[in-house]
Amino acid sequence: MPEIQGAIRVLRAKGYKVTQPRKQVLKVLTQAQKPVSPYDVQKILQQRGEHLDHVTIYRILDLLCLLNLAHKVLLSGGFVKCALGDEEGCHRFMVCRQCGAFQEFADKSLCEEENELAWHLGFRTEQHFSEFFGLCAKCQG
Amino acid sequence: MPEIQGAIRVLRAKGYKVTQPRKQVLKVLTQAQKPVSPYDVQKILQQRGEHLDHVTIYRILDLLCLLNLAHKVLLSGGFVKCALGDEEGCHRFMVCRQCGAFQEFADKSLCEEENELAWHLGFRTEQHFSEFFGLCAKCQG
DNA sequence: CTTTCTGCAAAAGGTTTGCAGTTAG
DNA sequence: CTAACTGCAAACCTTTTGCAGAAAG
Repeated sequence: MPEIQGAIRVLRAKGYKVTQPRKQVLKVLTQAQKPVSPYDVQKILQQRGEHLDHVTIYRILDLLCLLNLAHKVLLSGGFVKCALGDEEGCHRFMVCRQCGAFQEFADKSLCEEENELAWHLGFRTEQHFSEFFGLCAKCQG
Repeated sequence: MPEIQGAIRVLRAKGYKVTQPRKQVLKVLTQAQKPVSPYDVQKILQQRGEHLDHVTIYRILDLLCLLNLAHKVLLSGGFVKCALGDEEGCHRFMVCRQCGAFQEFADKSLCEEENELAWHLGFRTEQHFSEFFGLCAKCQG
C-alpha cells in the first residue's frame, strides 16, 4: 500500500496516531472507484472479513476531511480520497451519472474568476464547492 | 403574496394542483433569508399557528425542486426558493458562513468555461453544482 | 366526480453521544 | 505509562413508504 503512505505521513506530522482502523479506511478509500458512504466502507471491509464499528468509520472520515486527506462529495453524500495536494487551491469533482465514477481536479483561473464574481456581489469567498454531474468518457454512447 | 404568483402559475401550467399546503411552503421559502430544512419549514409554520405534516413538506419540496422553483443547497442541506428564471443556465449559491444568508446567481461564461474544462478531461457536463462559502457584505468585519 | 394530494402511523436509515476498555507512541 | 483512539449501547434525527381520507379542478 504505497498509496496511503502520504496520508500516513500527514497523520503522524499532525500528532495523530496511525492506527489499524485508520489504515483500513484509507485503504478502502484508495481502492474505491467512486464516492463511498460510511456504511459502504463498512460493507467493503466486511467482504474482506474485517470489521469496524460504524461510529469509528464516521470519526475517521471526519478526521480525514479535516486534514484534507479526503473530501465529502455533496452530490452523492459519499467520501473520496483526496487526489490532489494541499497547495492546489479549491478542489472540484466530476461525477458520472451513469457509472458513478468520479474525478477530482483543480483550476486556479476558474477559482480566481469565481472569487471576482463573488466580490462584485459583496461576498468574500473562502471555500468553493463545485461538482459537475454528467457522463464520463466511458459512458458516452 | 405577489411573490408566489409566478410559482403558482408554473404549478397550474404543468397540471399540478395549487393546494393550501403548497402555498404555505412557497410562502415560507419566499420569506426565508437562508436555506431551510424540511423541519425548519415545519417550525416556522408552527410559530404562526399553522401545521403541516413533515411528510407533506418533504413531498412539496421535492416537487418544487423538480419544477426548478426551489433548489437544494448541498452545503447546508437546506432548500431555497429559486430566484432566477429557467433560462439562465446553471444556478450557483453563495452562503455566508456567519449569518447563513444566501444569494443565488448565474453566470454564462463561467458555465462555458467549466464545460470546456470538463470536456478536456473527457467529461460531458450536464449539471453544475457550485456553491461558495464565505462572508457576505454585512458580516465582513 | 375523479384524480391528485395530504395526514397519519410506522419503519427504515443515517448520524451522534457518552463511557468503558484498548492501543499507539 | 498515558493520552488518544475504538467499540458498544443507546438515543436522536432525517427520510421513506403505504394507505385511507380530504380537497382541488
